[in-house]
Amino acid sequence: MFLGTYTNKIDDKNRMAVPAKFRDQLGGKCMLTKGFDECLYIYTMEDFEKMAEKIAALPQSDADFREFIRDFFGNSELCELDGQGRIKIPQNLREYAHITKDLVTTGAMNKVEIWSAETKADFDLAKKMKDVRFTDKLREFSI
Amino acid sequence: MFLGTYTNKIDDKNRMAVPAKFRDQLGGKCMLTKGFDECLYIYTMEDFEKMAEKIAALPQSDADFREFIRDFFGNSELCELDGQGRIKIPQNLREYAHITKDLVTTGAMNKVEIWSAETKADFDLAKKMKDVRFTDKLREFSI
DNA sequence: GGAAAAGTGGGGAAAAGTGGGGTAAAATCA
DNA sequence: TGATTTTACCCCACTTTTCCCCACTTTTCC
Repeated sequence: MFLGTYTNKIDDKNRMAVPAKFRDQLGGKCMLTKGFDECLYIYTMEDFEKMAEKIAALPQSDADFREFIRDFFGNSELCELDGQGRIKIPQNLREYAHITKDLVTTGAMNKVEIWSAETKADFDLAKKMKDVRFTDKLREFSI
Repeated sequence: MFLGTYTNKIDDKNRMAVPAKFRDQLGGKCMLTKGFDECLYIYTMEDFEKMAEKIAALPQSDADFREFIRDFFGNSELCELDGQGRIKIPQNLREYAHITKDLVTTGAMNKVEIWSAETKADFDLAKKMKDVRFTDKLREFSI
């Protein structure tokens, strides 16, 4: 289970250090994909394959699905962690997530989300505006 | 069952001593999460996992659920107690709960609440103002 | 009052994060 | 095809953070 929030930077060689807490679960490599909400997802190999199977099984007869499938696989990348536990983020994914320098990395159960710090800040601000709905939701699942 | 109220401090290394009365029930580690009302919750591993399972089952296709999942897991942390029975409180959670120095820790049945002393004092003051209405509410629940 | 437990503070080694050099591989272009 | 530039990747080095351990103070309880 991926948990917690971390801040980190991408360097001039487009490398990002995967938070140490996440590395053991990934085991030296991971799948980097385009996420919803203008962020990137890191999946374990195993979870990516599960996801990929589900997506590949969508009906090809539907144009929307065809586009989604194309988009998903076209923006997925197998990343191997280097000696320092870093991955390289390719250009197409950097552009999608508006990644330039400062990042926020956050665990979200079965995946890790990578955000541009600015994008995340904007997103959080927007969330604040509708917090009432959100806390209602939390109440449903609280023990 | 977690009971009682304790005062304690967070040190320069962002460590807080878990009240000794709570340690046995936690068994060396606990889950620290964002709570309601600008405080933090400590859950036992077991209770947290129950919640996590429910939340993880929510559909990712719903934007509100994605936000909720991100907020919940991104603001949860597995904390291991050190030799002195302390846990480290990460930055994101300290900020959320306005934690700087003085804390109030209070047992709340199946969870422990951690408050900034100032926030708790403000909250208690506010509660005083509406205490009459509050007991009216309780009446609905036969308390 | 005294011993044990709890709470608090801090030193120091180890780990994590970050930056950059150098070489090999790949891509580009004439 | 060969020369040049760009990119990738393996290291090394430095800084910052984390965490384990020890020590002292305060509180609790007999």
